[in-house]
Amino acid sequence: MATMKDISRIADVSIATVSAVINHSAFVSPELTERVNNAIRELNYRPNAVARSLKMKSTKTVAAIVTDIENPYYPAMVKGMDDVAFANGFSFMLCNIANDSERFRKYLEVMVEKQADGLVLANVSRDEELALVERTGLKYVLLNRKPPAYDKNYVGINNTLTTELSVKHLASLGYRSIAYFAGNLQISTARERWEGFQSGMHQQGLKVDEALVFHGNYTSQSGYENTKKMLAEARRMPEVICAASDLVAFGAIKALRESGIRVPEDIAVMGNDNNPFSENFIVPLTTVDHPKYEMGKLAVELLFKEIEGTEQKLARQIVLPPSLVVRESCRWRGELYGLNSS
Amino acid sequence: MATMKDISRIADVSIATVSAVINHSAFVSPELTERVNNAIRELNYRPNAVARSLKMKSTKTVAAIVTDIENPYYPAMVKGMDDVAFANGFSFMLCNIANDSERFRKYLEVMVEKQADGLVLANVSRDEELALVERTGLKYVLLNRKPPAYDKNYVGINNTLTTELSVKHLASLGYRSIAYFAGNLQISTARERWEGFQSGMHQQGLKVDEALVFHGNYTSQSGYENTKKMLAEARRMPEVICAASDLVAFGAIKALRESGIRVPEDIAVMGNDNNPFSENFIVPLTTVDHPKYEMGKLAVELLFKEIEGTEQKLARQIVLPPSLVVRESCRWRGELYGLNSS
DNA sequence: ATGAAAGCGCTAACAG
DNA sequence: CTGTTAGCGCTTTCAT
Repeated sequence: MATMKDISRIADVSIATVSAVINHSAFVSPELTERVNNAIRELNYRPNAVARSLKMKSTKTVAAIVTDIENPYYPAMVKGMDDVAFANGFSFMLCNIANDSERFRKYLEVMVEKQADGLVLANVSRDEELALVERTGLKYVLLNRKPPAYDKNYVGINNTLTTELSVKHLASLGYRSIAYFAGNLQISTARERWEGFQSGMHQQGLKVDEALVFHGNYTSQSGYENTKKMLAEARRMPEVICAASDLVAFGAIKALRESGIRVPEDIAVMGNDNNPFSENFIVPLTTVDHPKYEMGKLAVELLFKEIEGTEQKLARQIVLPPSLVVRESCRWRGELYGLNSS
Repeated sequence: MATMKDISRIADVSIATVSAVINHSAFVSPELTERVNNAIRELNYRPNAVARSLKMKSTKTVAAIVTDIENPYYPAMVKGMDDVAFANGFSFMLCNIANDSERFRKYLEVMVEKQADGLVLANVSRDEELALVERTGLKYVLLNRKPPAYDKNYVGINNTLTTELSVKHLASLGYRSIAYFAGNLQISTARERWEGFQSGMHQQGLKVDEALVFHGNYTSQSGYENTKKMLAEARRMPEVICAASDLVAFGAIKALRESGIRVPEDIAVMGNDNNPFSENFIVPLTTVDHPKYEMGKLAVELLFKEIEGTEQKLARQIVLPPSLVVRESCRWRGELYGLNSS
């Protein structure tokens, strides 16, 4: 690889002049500029960003830490992040921790060694995780998840509202007996959705039936298994299952259908997050949309403000609103009013 | 950030000694080792990988260039790549070109400036693209797509076989009138699948009906539109649509159902690639599985061999086999034998 | 066994 | 306007 020294030799100018024409950092006479550019072309020269980074103390690189890129929730977010990183001349490192906390620590370490300019973390729900992040000394913003009392840079959606919205919609369709399939409550979004479900029920004057709440995680397998469990153990069946995520809803619908139970005729199902396939699922899923691409985009934009440090030192939290998406897995059942209500 | 110099000062040893204990690159007496390690702990020191990279001429970083991370074909591949990169102590940069050829050029440029140790390219189908890659001088391996006569490092699957397998399966179910919805023939995989369809038809003694082949791309929109077109224009309807990708099949099924045509009863549909949602699509899709995770994994493994240069200079091509996945979108129709055949 | 010093490729004073 | 030079933080001879 050619270096600036090579260029300066070929163009017969000083190395500082080469730097100046490349970075437009100082005025250089047309003649010299020309000679330098010719040499650059001749040698197919490209500046070495590693050397520049060392000097500048900035790598023009941001990293995203994500739990599982195979989860359909993330690709849109990642795209949003990469798009704005690219638009700002930054490179984008992807760290897929695959639900391995050891790997998370390791990635943090690598990112400080590699001198990433900033981090977007889509996996921190607990204070211990946050402490690890703080310890790196890197700039960062939290995406989607966050520890309970966290009040610094964050972008996410109003998860509490997602389930409140869901319950409200279900109530408006005439459903009264609503089961809830929760996510892993270690995860902040799962906690918030669960709280939203409860407050939503309360707002609608409905009672949450403990026998109809099932704990699990965001996977379709969890939805599947909890449905099987419900079918086997519950004394009374709900009119509708409100799932913590679309994947959970998928699993639930699958299990229901295997048992010959029709959706939504016998039991309806409501999702949460509007995964790209919900629209075309076996039964198109009524759910709540999360602006995933936007979230990723805003997270990196916020990170850049943080990096530039130009922004007021006040930390910013951006909480986007969810929106209801009505499809076919839940249907008007006004005609059954009063039938199943105690 | 603390540097080696700081450590050497605190530990009262030379900077070379610090380097030696950190890299275990030379014997250092227990006493000094101890002092150095204490200083490291005390200052929470982490080596600066940028400086090291400059000296070592290796960044321990690989990059993947991908057309569209939102396409469900890629997340599994990306995961495979990241997993082996991580396992080998490399960082992983993701470059999502979003079908923008200008962005592709730009990413290549950035990667040479950033001194990536290697590239995995999941988007090159044409010689002109390959030429751009070659010009970077970086080590690379092609993934999934490749230019016609390319014979160097590559990992992909036997695309021709995917459609031959499909046709064979369809023929065995009694289908004789088969429509083909092709991908963008600029893309190598689309070309190969299309060739496989033709040879498959030939092998089964079937004739490809030009009026029933539609050109498009790998998106569900393409499948949707071509189906509408077929429904509007084709003189005779096929018994089954063989789609170039699962997304295309999704679009086709959607259009068919909108027109009140039942799948598979009236017209069957066959996919290609086994996208994660095919199993639970409105009608579970019969398709051909591609080992995506494995492909990504092998690509980076091959890249590492290339980087180490230890491998024989013979370029290696790894072509994985596809496998049939029978679900519900195509069904035995022996009873109709001879009915629609000319 | 340990340290001094050169240099990776670049930027940015500072001189002239 | 252009060139000289001193580092950025690290690795690695080469002495001692």
